[in-house]
Formats: sequence, structure tokens, C-alpha cells
Amino acid sequence: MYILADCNSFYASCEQVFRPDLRGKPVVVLSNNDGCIVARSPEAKRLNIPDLEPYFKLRTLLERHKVAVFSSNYALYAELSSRIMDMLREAAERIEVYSIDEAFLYFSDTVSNLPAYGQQLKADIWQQIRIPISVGAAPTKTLAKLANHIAKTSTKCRGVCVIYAVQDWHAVFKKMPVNTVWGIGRAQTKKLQQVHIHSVYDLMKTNPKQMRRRFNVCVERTIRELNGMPCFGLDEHPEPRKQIICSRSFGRRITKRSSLTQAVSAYATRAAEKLRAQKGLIKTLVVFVESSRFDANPYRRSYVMHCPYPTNDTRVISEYAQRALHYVFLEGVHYAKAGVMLVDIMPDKGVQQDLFVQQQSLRDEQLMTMLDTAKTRGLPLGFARQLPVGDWAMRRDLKSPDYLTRWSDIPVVKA
DNA sequence: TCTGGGGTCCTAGGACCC
DNA sequence: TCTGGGGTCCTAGGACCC
Repeated sequence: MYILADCNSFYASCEQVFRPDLRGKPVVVLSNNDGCIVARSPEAKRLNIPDLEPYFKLRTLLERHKVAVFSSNYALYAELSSRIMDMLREAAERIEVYSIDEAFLYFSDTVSNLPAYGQQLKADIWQQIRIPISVGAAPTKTLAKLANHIAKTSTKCRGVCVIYAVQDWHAVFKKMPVNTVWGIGRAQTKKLQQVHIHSVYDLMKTNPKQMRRRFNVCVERTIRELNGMPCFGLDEHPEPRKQIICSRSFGRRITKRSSLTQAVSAYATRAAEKLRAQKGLIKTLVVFVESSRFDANPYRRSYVMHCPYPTNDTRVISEYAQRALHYVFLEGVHYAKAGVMLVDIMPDKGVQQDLFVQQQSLRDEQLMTMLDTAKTRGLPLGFARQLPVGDWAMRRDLKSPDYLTRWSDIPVVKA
């Protein structure tokens, strides 16, 4: 059996952990740059505040309902997430951390009383971390996702739903729209509706082989999973990333080359850190810049750059990112976003040596290791070109304190 | 004025080879 | 007039996820 443990309105719940005065009140969290709403507490959902809508369009509505609004505070969410994942790891045989706020647990033998197990898990995490979760259990991942959805939406379930045999759930599946299925997004939903498949039940009852021909292999697997045949296994030890992207929209439009230089330098630095963290090297990077996609004539350019040898040295990656920037920069564009992508990542062990080309030296590696160590200890070491802020910096006007990751932000208990 | 970021997988089509 | 077939690899774009 697969069990999906999924935090409820995760970012909004995190903001409430150190703000008990906001319990039971509408809370929303914004994306980077305070762009869109990405999380809503149940009270905010009940006010019909839409998900993924731009903040500026909803401002008056939010003010009218006295909704507490927060910028994203990833340091806080990541820390709370890792504490929850540690608890889940203790509670299960095997676990796949699927995203910041959810994990699949797997049991080879059925737990004797799954509903009770789910309730206990939920109670433990609430008691230790003060984050509410929902639990869905079923013979496949897709069904566990569905069970979790039912656990979240049906008050009868009290946050836990177990699907043992699909045939017992036909009536419920007939009432659930097909887009609630994991893996069926907007485009597929539209195509499915054209052939009169509207509910989860409709999809479940189709012929997987025929559906593969008409749609694709993903849809086929989903149908099989809905019928209780596992097609997706547990991914306990995810492979290292194949690519690393670091990009941001700017706090406001920028036109100066110097601002873009700083931003690209900061992104290249961050990307190189991520690369070293997974012990990778790259030879190829891509830099892209763009104006807003809402512009009448959007400008978007990218440039692929090859480094002379496999590297994870911030200085080299940054240097080649700047060279790439040279090719995509156009005077007069109001830039809204830029980014650095590291592609073709290879492990730093066992790299093909080239007799005639320079390699990354041991000294370079030691310098990078030293920088990374300094960073984990909170020492502000960096390169002169890379400034932490500028006119390109992200907007986060409503960020909560870093309660768990910054000494100066740790809450003080008053006697 | 203001519209997120970071991933993966699949497919179709082109280039190239024999 | 008539111009193969099958395989691999790469890339771009689409779709999906949270």
C-alpha cells in the first residue's frame, strides 16, 4: 500500500506556526516578487480567493476581508518541511519525499488498521510541528493521490481516506471531475472531454491500450493505476538533477546592462553552488533574458555557451555566463527576467580527461569547498562582481521573520 | 506600476548513417 | 515519370507536477 501524506495549505500553515493569532483566520502566501497567490488557508479558500491569480488584481478584495498576506519565506518552509520529513521517515518502512510538502510512504505488508495509523500520523505531526496534514492510502500512487484529495475535501474523513478496492468507490469517482486525477492537466482534460470522458470513473473504465494510441503512454499508465495496477514505483533515492536552473523575475523592469550583469552573476553563483552540492560538473550553460510575456512585443533570447573544460567553479561559470549575456543583451529592452541554466551535468568523479585541455585544478576545488563551508557557517564571503541586491532584486515586501534559520529572528518567549 | 520558479518526461521531427 | 527503409541521436516544444 502507498500512503500519501500531504500538508494542508502548506505555506499558509507555516506562516501560522509562529503566529497563533492567525489561526482560524484567512491567510495567503504570494509567489516570488509578490506576484501571484500560491497558498491559501481554508478560511481564505472559503472567501473564494482564487489560486494563482496576480496579487495586484486581488489587493482590494484581500484588504476588504482583512486577509493576512505574506511574501514567500522559503527558509522557513524548507526548515519545517525537513522536520516533517524526518518524522515521516521514522514512521514508515520506505519513503519518497515527493515535494516540499508531501511524501509517499510504502508498506509491503498492510498495516492492520490503516485509518487508525493515518489518524495517529496526523496527530503526531500536529503535536510536534503544528502543521496539519492529510493522509490518503491506496494500492497505487495515483489512487493514493485521489484518496488524499478525498481526505482533504470530505469532512466525513477527518483528514484520512483509505481506498482498499476501487470497485467500492465507483459512486464517488463518478462525481469527481477527471482533472482531479494526478497527471491529467488542463490540456488532457480538454481532449478527454471531447470524447465524453468527464469523471474519474469515465477515465477508469476506458481501454488503456486504445487510450495510449489516442493519447499517450502517460495516460495509459494513469488508467492502469486507477484500476489498482501499480505503474509508478517508489523513488526512494532520486538521481542527481540533470539540469539546474536559477532564474528570477526582477522586482521592477531594468534596462541597464550593469544591472543585468549583476543579476546574471548572482544567478550563476547560486547555480554553481547547487551544482557543487550535488557533486556535479558542467561544460555547457545557457543564459536567457526576457522582457515581460505580457508585452506587446516580447523580447526573449537565450545563448548556449561551452566552457573549455568540465567545471563547477563559480568564477568560470560566472565568466562564461557573462560572455553569453553579451550575445543576448539588446539596448532599450525593458527586461523583466533573466536566468542561468546548467545543462549536461556530469558527476565530478570519473570525468573523461583531455590531454590537451586545461582541467579544473585541485586548488580551484579547494577554494570552492572553502567558500561553501563558509556559507554553511553563515560567513558572508563572496565575489566582488556579485552584489546581493540591486535595482533587479526580488520584491518581498511582506516576508515574515526567518524564525528557524536566523539567530536574530528567533522568537523570544516572554515570561 | 504590478502576472513565480524549478523540475521531469514524452513526442515529433530533423539530421545522419548504413 | 519513377528516388528505400530502418535505426539512432539530438533538439524543441508541450504537458505535467508542486
